[in-house]
Amino acid sequence: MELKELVERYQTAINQVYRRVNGILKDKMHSDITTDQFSTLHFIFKHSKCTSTDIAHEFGVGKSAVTAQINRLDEKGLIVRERDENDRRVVYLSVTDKGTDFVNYTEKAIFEILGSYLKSFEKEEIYTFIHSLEKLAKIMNEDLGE
Amino acid sequence: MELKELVERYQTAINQVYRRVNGILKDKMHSDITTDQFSTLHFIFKHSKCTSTDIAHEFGVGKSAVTAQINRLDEKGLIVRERDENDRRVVYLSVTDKGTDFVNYTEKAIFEILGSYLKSFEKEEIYTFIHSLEKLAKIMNEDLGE
DNA sequence: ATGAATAGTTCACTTATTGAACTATATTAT
DNA sequence: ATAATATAGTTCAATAAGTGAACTATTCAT
Repeated sequence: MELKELVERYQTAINQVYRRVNGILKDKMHSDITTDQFSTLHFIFKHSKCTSTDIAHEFGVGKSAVTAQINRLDEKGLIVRERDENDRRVVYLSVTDKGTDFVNYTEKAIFEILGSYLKSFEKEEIYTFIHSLEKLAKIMNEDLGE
Repeated sequence: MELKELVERYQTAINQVYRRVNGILKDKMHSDITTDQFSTLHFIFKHSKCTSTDIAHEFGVGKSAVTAQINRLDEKGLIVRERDENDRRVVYLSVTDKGTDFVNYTEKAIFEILGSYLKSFEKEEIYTFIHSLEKLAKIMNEDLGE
C-alpha cells in the first residue's frame, strides 16, 4: 500500500472523527460554551495554577489568542486569575467552584456518549489505538523542540 | 483501566496531533491558503463536480459557511462554479488547472513530512491504527443518520 | 544600572462559523 | 394548472478564534 493512500485515508478519517466529536459535544453541552473553550477550561482544571504560556504551548497557538480565550472563560465566571507574589509578571489560572461543577457535569455527558461508540471495539483494540495515537503525538511534540 | 481515563487520553492525544498536523501544514504550504481551505480544495479535487451541500455534509458545517469557503477559493482562482443546465438551483464545483497544480504540489510536501513521522512505526501498526480510526469514523457517521 | 528577556495584554485584521432571511428553481398535491 | 412546499445556494450581522506587532510591566544578567 502506498504512503499517499495511507496519508489520505488518515486525513479523511481524522477530520471526520474530529468534527463529529466536536458536533456531539456542541449538542450535548447544552450551554453557551464552545468546545475550544471547554478544551481550555479542561486543561486548567487538570493543571491548576497553570499560566497562559502553558496553554499557548499545549494548544500550539499564540499568547494573544490565549488571552482572548481566558477572557471569555473569566467573563463566564468559570476561572480566576491570580498574580504570583514573587514574580509579578506571572498570572496563575485556576477554575472556580462553578467551573469545577461545569467540568464534572460536562465530562459525565461526554463519557456516556463516547462510551457508547466504543462498545463496538474490543478492549485490546482500544488500548492499541490509544497507544499508537499517543506515540504519534509524542513524536510530533518532540520534533517541535528542534 | 477506566473509560474516563481512556477518553481523556484520547482527547489529549488527538487534540495534540490535530493541532500539530495543522501547524506543519501551515509552515510547509508556504502560501496564503489556510488548512481549512486546503481541506475543502482537496475534497473538490477528489470529488469533481460536487456541490456545496456535499461539502457541508462532509465537514459537518452549515451551507453558508461553505459559501464563504468557496468564495475564498474562487477569488484565488483555484476552483470554478458551474450551474447544472437541467436543475438550475445546483452549482457544481471543480478545481482549475491552477488548483490542480496547487493540490499536487502541496500533497507532495505533506507526504514528505508526514512520511518522516511514520518511520517510527511498523507497517502493521500503521494499518491497524488507520483501520481503527476509519472504523470509529464510520460508526460516528452512521449514527449521524438516525 | 543599563540592556535584554519574559509574561501577559491590547489592537487591528482575517478566517471560520452560525442562523435567519432571502432568491431562485423544482416538486408535490389538490 | 396552480398553489404550497421543498431544495440549493447566497447574503448578512454577529461571534469565536487566530495572527503578529506594539505595548506595559516586570525580572534577570553582566
